[in-house]
Amino acid sequence: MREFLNITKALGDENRVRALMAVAGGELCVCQLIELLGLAPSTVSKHMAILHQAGLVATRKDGRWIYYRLPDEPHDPCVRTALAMAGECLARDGRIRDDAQRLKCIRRMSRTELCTHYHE
Amino acid sequence: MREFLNITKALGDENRVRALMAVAGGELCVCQLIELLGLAPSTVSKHMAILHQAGLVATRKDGRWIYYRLPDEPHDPCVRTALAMAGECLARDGRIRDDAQRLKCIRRMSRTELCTHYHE
DNA sequence: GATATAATTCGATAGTTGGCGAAGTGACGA
DNA sequence: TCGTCACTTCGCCAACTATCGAATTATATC
Repeated sequence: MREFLNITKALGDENRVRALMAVAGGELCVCQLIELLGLAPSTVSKHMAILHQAGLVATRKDGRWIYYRLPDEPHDPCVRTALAMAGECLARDGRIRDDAQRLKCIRRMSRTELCTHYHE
Repeated sequence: MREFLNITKALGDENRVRALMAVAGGELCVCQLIELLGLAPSTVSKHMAILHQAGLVATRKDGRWIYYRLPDEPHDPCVRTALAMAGECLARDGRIRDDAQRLKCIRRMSRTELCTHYHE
């Protein structure tokens, strides 16, 4: 039950859902998600922690960067089903498609463009 | 997106999840759900409205009673998937099983036992 | 080392949500 | 037709949540 609620609560926020669908297209570091969502770094970090807590994303650390991705093969059937549901229900969503489009640019952006400009 | 969030938010509360799984075992009127959950009538009513709004339950009115049940054949694939997920993830949950057990008694209870005793 | 940087944690705040009781609604029965 | 009853709506409050900025941590570079 706790596990199920962790998942449904995690999927109950639009920004978290956008972040989840974003990393479904390939791993992203936090600063790329910050750029996508237009939120403060601390906010994005917390959102990703909630998704991670629910088992919906996995992390990889590379130097200063932390990359988020979908879990490689979710042991938990509940997580698997939830990810399948999100994918199925949101693949055609306008906002998610827009995000996917913008991500093409964001993935091409340099570090200085991404991680520094929000300090200004 | 809105539709998806309605569903995930509806599934993000333990009492709503219990109510949903309860009606999955056959239609129930509000006073039976009040007995099961031990909440105020107004609270249960609001929970059921949220589930209904999300398309996760259907209603039937019979005189003074309103019965909630799973939707007969959910047009929305997102609702279908969500219900499947809830069923799959919670079928073995301790709390849900306890509720199912208690429901056997509650279904046998008379109207006077059910609908009036919480006024005392 | 000292400095800069990617990310997280902490603290505060506005907005949302779950809960209750009281009042309202609609249907049944005396 | 009047009261009763099942349920909902309304108004309120406590608890939670999303958000931000500041402080902290950890890593890389000079």
